[in-house]
Amino acid sequence: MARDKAKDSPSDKVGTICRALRRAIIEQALEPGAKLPEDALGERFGVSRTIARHALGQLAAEGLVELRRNRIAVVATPSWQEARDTFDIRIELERLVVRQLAGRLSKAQLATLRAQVDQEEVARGGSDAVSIRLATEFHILLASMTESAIMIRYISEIAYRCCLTLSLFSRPHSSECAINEHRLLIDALESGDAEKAMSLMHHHLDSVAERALVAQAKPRGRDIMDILAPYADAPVTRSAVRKRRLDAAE
Amino acid sequence: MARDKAKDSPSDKVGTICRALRRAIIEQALEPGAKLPEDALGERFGVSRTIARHALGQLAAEGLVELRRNRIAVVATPSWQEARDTFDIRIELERLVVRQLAGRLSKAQLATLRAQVDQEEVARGGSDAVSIRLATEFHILLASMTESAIMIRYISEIAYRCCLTLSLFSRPHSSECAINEHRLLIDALESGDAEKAMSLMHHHLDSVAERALVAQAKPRGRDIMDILAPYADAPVTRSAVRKRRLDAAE
DNA sequence: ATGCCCAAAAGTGCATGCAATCATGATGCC
DNA sequence: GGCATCATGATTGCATGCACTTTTGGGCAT
Repeated sequence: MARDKAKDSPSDKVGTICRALRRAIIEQALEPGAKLPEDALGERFGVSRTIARHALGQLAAEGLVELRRNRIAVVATPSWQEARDTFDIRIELERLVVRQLAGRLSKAQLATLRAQVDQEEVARGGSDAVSIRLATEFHILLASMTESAIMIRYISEIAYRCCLTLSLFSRPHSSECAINEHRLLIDALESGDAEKAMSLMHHHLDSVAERALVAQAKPRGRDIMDILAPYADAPVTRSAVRKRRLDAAE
Repeated sequence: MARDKAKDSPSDKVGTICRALRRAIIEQALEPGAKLPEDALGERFGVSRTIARHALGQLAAEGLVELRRNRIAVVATPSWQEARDTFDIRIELERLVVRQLAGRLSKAQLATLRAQVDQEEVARGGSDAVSIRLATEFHILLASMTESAIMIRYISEIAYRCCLTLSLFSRPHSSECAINEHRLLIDALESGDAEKAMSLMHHHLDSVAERALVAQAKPRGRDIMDILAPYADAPVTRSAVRKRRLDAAE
């Protein structure tokens, strides 16, 4: 059953900070572009900058945080293309997951999965934050049932990154259909129909990606510089650029 | 064309150390289980322990290094099962790579790939270290042509981990056939036959994995504790265990 | 001799301090 | 008034120092 979190390598302080930040990001409390100063993190979690810094390094390695030399770290802002690439890989990996899992899940495991979906159902009326977190946890739960440490790690990473994408590109977050898709998937896994499960997963993720990415080249919000890029025809002075960037950041 | 190394986030000192260690690992200068004391690394690279430590953290996040609390970091020693899982994922991802690349490579890119294989050919008589490195670089080169940052990162990580596996489980490293398989793959990519390319890649990786992993449950070498595990029927005293572990480590 | 126990040595975990770099508001010039 | 320049505060980059844990080697009892 491997280690339960796979990424609290050094002590646990670093791991604690990472988990907290991941969760904050997944629930969109920290939006893409949000600043993460080492001091502030250190103070908040009662550790020194050294540890906060280390945690940021880990998250950067996962692609959740962007580290720029001598600049404050920020929550990553995946480009549209990166988001597309991420979903492509996610589809392949999750197809592999359900292929390995089809017909091999215990009753207890199936029950666990269904319990998770029930939770998603309960949270449907509530905040998007919780819905997104639960949906993401469903996929990670699935991955963890493969008991492949590396698969768990990759699926987790990618799922978190997809959450980032969702908060960047997607709107209100229509989770209604997703819940049903999760249910159908569990049924296919139970019946042992690998092909069907793979197909369901494929289309499930496709539709999530589509809701987020298709027909919407507009990154909506966050970085004004990106939004304005297509309009930037006239050359601007350096200070003007600097000012705009600041406005956008805060 | 994205950033060229994807993982020298903080400054470059950390990145430099990471690259050096990755290379040492890939060329089997550092075998699985090799100790990596922070002091030694810091002195060797002319930095403080802080930086060395950070680099180890990054490598641990990539799965190349194992960090145990209050213990000296060591080069990771993947279990047989982990190795199997890694290859499974690798196959899926590299199939995706060639699917995306088939028929879309420029003449220059094809030439680059063929040049790489030529190098492999040249190195055939030489040391295994170089052969393995070149073969690994071929796969990473292929991945980099997708221009998908995340794909490049994952393939690189996995390829490095597979090198670890090879140095653990595989013997002399029979690279002759691999070279030819690389050539055939390039041809398929050039002709635009995605299905064939995917199939070639699949079987190429399968055979690499098989040479490394099949018919050989014996981890050969490294950690005596693991080898002896099946024989450990009689309870042993604490000090005896401690001594054996030391012998194995050094 | 053999095995146990304890003290010195080695190594990690973490905070702090200082230099270097970036950010931002004030100043002066046009 | 608008724009470039510069000084000050904010923030990172990195090394060092100290406490704590593990390792190791030697002495003591058996």
